[in-house]
Amino acid sequence: MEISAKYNPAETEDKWYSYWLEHKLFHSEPDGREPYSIVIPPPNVTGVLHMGHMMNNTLQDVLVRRARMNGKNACWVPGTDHASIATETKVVGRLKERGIEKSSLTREQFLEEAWKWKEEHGGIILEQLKKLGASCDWDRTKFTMDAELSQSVINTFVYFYKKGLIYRGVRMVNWDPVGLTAVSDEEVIHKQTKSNLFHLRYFISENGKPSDKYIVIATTRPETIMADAAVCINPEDERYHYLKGKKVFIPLINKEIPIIEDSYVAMDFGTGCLKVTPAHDINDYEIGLRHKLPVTDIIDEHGRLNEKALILIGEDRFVARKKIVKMLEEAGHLEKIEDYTSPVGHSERTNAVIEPRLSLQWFLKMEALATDALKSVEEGRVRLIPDRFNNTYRHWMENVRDWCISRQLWWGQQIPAYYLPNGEFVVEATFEEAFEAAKKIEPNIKREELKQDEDVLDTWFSSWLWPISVFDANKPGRPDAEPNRDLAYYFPTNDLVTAPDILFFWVARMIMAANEFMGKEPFTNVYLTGIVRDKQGRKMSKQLGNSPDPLELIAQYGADAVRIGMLLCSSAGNDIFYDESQIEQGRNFCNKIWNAFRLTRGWEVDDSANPSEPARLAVEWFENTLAKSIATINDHFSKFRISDATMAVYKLFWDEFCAWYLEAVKPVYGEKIDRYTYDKTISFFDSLLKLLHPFMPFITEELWHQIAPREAGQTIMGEAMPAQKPYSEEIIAEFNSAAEAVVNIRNIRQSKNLSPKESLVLYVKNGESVKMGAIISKLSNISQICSVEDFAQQGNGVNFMVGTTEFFIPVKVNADEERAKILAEIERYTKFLEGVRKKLSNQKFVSSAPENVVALERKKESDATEKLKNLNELLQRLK
RNA sequence: GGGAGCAUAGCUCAGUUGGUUUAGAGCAUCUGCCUUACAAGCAGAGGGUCAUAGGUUCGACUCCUAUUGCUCCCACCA
Repeated sequence: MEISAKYNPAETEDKWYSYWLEHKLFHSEPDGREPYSIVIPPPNVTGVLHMGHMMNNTLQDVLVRRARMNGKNACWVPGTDHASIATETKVVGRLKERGIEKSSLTREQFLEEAWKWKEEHGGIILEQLKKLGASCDWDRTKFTMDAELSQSVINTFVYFYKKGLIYRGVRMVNWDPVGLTAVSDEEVIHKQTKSNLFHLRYFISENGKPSDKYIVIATTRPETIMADAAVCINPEDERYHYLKGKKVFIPLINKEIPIIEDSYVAMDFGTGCLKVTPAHDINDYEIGLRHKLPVTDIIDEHGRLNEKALILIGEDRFVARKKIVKMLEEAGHLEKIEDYTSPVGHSERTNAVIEPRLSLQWFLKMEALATDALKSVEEGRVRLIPDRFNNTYRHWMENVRDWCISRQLWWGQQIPAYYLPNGEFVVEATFEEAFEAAKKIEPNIKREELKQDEDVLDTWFSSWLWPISVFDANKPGRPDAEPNRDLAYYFPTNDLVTAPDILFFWVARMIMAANEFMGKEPFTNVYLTGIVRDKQGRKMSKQLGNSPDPLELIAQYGADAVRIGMLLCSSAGNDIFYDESQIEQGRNFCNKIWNAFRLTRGWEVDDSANPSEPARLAVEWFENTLAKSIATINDHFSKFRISDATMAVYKLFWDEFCAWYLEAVKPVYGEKIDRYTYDKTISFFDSLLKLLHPFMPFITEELWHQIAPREAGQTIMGEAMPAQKPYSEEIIAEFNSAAEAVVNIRNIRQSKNLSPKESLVLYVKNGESVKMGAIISKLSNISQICSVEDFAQQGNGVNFMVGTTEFFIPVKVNADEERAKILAEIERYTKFLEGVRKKLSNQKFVSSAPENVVALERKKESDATEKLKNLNELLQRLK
């Protein structure tokens, strides 16, 4: 049967994925084997696969498949994250398209819509992962808002509250006026933004009335002047000593405010006078606390001025800014406007400019948790790869602030705090328990009088439990509970593969939660991948439209090709510059494997024939080189050098196996292959497919089934990875010398226009042994290798050396050209020898360098001397 | 403003406690080949003052200092 010269992934991928699922090959249950577990970084439930996911999940799949073949009970737990703010924003948007405002719905109605959206779109991303070949245990798929996982979040909240680590307080938070929620410090992105520095005149009060004297303050936010509580100067600032104890008037609204002194004010910035607006700036808020200033909040949740602003009521903050500048100018309060660029906080999710806003929020005290989590890394129980992230990690852990865990959203776990009519509250896991607790405070309370907090918890407050809750949702919040069978077996997980930008959001917090509830770290190795960027170095993003659709790539090139393409260019922690040519390379590699198979498949076996000499030698060599490569690959994996491991397998297959081995054992056209060589070749192919399988699961499964008969239900996944074996460096070196001779001969053929079909005689100096001559003969079409006393008798020809062995091919040459070449060689070696001799004549070098280094230099000296001698003889002959 | 990291071939990167003949790989490039597994291929070749300047050392791509350029993280100078 004719097989296509091109590998067609579409024909195999779905077939094998179904096969794996059908035979439940990804499913894991605790047993007597050593466990190997990974929890997936749960993607946003309504998200779609992007290149970063491809990278990330390919790496995880490589690790999991390899562990499985290494005899571990491998379990990769998939799942999705409810991503409260992102999902809620999407749902709100979808409702808006249908003309429905969120505010017109009750909480229950909204959640119903959200769940509908989740059912429709949730899990698309998991289906996409299947296309990639991800060997997740789908029976264990979890969602951070599954009932039992939500319960574990609530239990955790109650636990920390009762432990005194969760508190409620008025704080200046980062308010997202579009998402209408507080966001954590980590969710604020500071961008350099062009704005203006407005210099405003505040008239000084005399007897309670504005005088004609004024001071100038500089501000970027003139729309907040109505909320000013004071003007502040540095007590050291002699320019303003005359202002001490005086008062000034806020322009436009003519409100009298005091001048206060605080060393926070920089004398050399702006005018040295700072307007203090406690409600709308975090620093001003702190100054306000120190000086007991009143707080006037003039901006509402949408970022509009409220009635307390007295003017421009209802205007958006940015519109108000333009208008008030005009009003100030008209009223003679505007001194000047300067261009100014400063960092402005933007919401990571909605990109709205963050408004510092005072509000009542829930916080988790972080200090103790962070101290322990820092130890986990510093004492080596968690290893970050690459380890340079240790510094970043430490910095964050040492400067951690309390975590604002409440969000003014509906999509998420509702905070289990229940308010009594008198304003007191109780925190309990269920309404019933809360009601009982409330009765102890207010014995006559009615059920309907007890109101649950409206807010939900930050998404990370559920995802930090992930490595525990996916196995046993009862455990978080209950450090004393017995872990169930799964948790006891799979926890702690082994490796975590994630992006460095969530090292703090997620990784650090998972360590904290696990330390608290499990008494140990949730994983041993954290492999931090790079961020996938386009060729111009831009982050892949939907907005830029520079992210290719991974599914289209898979359709076009095949999943194996995409995986290889990603792996080849991924070194840990370094950004990945995506280029489609990498995937083409992956596709070409699939094709190469496919064609190697086609070759072996076409062979007819002769059971009575003996192996040819080159075949025998090639088998012997490949056995050794395979063993050596396995050792190299294992070493790369132990250091998480996944791209190096990929490259090692790639070269082993393409260069060693195809370019050298198969060429050496290939029978002459029309002839059969002997049984021994054939069986060996198939067994090598089998080993190679196993080594390749973690990287390219589909083509390897397909070919593994084709190279030998298999029984139903059999899979390459269930096979043991080829084991590391001792190997002979000597045999490898001998083959390499033969290969070097082959390259030289091919080179001579090309430069002298000799057809590869024309066989040649190869001469070697008497007394020099040629190892693996049969390989040389076969691969460079040499009819005979002759030992001779002197090449001069053979007439014209070209010399070459492998090591110090001299070879000669008789061929017509241009004597001048040859001489020039030889002279160049002589010059090169002479210089080299000079350098070596200089080194060796240096007493200090000889006495202080280690013995082997000196010995090496002496060997260099003698080898180069020998080469020069040969070259000079050759030159003589040409004269 | 503080911190971290990077700088090696046209591109993407290795270079594992300073010594392994003349610094490696993949891709790309160039040359010759449609050689019955594969042109998505085969066979060859070229290409680097290891960012710059000093220093330590018998010896530096590797260690130190400074400079330049880039990246990321953190941060309250209005």
